[in-house]
Amino acid sequence: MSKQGGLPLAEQGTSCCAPMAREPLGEDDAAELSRMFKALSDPVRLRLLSLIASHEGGEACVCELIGPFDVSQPTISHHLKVLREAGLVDCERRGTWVYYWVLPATLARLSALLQAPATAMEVSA
Amino acid sequence: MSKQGGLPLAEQGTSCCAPMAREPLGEDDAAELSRMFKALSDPVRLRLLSLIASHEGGEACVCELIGPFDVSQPTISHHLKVLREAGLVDCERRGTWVYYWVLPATLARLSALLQAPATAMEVSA
DNA sequence: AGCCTGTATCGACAAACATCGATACAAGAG
DNA sequence: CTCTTGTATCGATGTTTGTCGATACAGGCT
Repeated sequence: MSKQGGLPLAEQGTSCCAPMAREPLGEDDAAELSRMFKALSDPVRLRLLSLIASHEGGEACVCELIGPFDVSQPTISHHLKVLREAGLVDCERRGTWVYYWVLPATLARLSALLQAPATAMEVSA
Repeated sequence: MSKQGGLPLAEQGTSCCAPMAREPLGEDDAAELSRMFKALSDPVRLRLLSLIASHEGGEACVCELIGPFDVSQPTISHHLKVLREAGLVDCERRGTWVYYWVLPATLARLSALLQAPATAMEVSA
C-alpha cells in the first residue's frame, strides 16, 4: 500500500489549480496532469472510481469491486494500482480485506482546471 | 472540419453531468467519458488545449500552436484532430488559416463530473 | 503447522498510440 | 496557371497499454 513509501505523483502537487483558460500550462504541469487524466482514460477505471466514490462510507472493499466487471481479478488490481499511483485513490489493508477511498483533493484539482471560460450557460446574468 | 459531418462524440452527450460521487457510472457513460479523458491524457494535447483556451479572443490559429512544441507539424495536426473528435474543441478555416476554439460545455461537463465529494476544504463553513 | 480466501505481482501478448517523413489538399499571390 | 505557404492525411515504426493465466504474498482459521 502507499503507506510505506513511494509517494504517489499527486501528493507533490505544486501549482496549477486555476482554470486552464487563464494561462497556458507549463511543460511540467502538463506532464503531471496528463498522468492523472490518463488514469481516468479507461472505462473500467472510471467506473471503479465512481463505484468507490459513491459507495456508502466513502470507501469500498476490493471484493465488492470485482463483481460488477467482466474482467479478471488481476486486471482490477492493476487498474486500482494505476488509480492509486495517479493520486486519485488511496487504500489500506484491514485484516483480510483491502479498502479503497477517493482522494478528493486530486479530483478537485482536476475539476478546477477544467472550469470552462465563462459562457452564456454558466453566467446567465 | 467538423462542419460537414461526422458529429463528434461529445455532441451527443445524453446524460451524466452530476458528480460521480453521487452514483456509479453506467457502462455507456463510462465509455464515452473515458474517450474524452483520453484526449486529455497527453501532455502535448493538454498544453494545446490550454493555449487555445487562454488565447485572446478565445481562439487560436494553428500556425500559433506549432512553435511552442518540439514535435512536428503533422503531430500537432493529429493532436488537434483528437481534441476535436473528443468534442473538446472545434475549428473553422478562414482563408489560408484554420482557427481552433474550446467548446466550454464539454469542459464544464467533465469538471462537474469530478466535483469531489464535500470535504473540509471546499465547505469550510 | 497446514489450509483457505482475498489481493497483488509477474511475464506474455495483441491492440492502441505518439511520432515521424513524405505527400496531398486548400487557398491566396504573382 | 503556377508557385508558395498553411494544414491535413497516409504509411511506417517503436513504445505504451489492457488483458490474461499462473503464481506469490497476507492474514485469519482449524
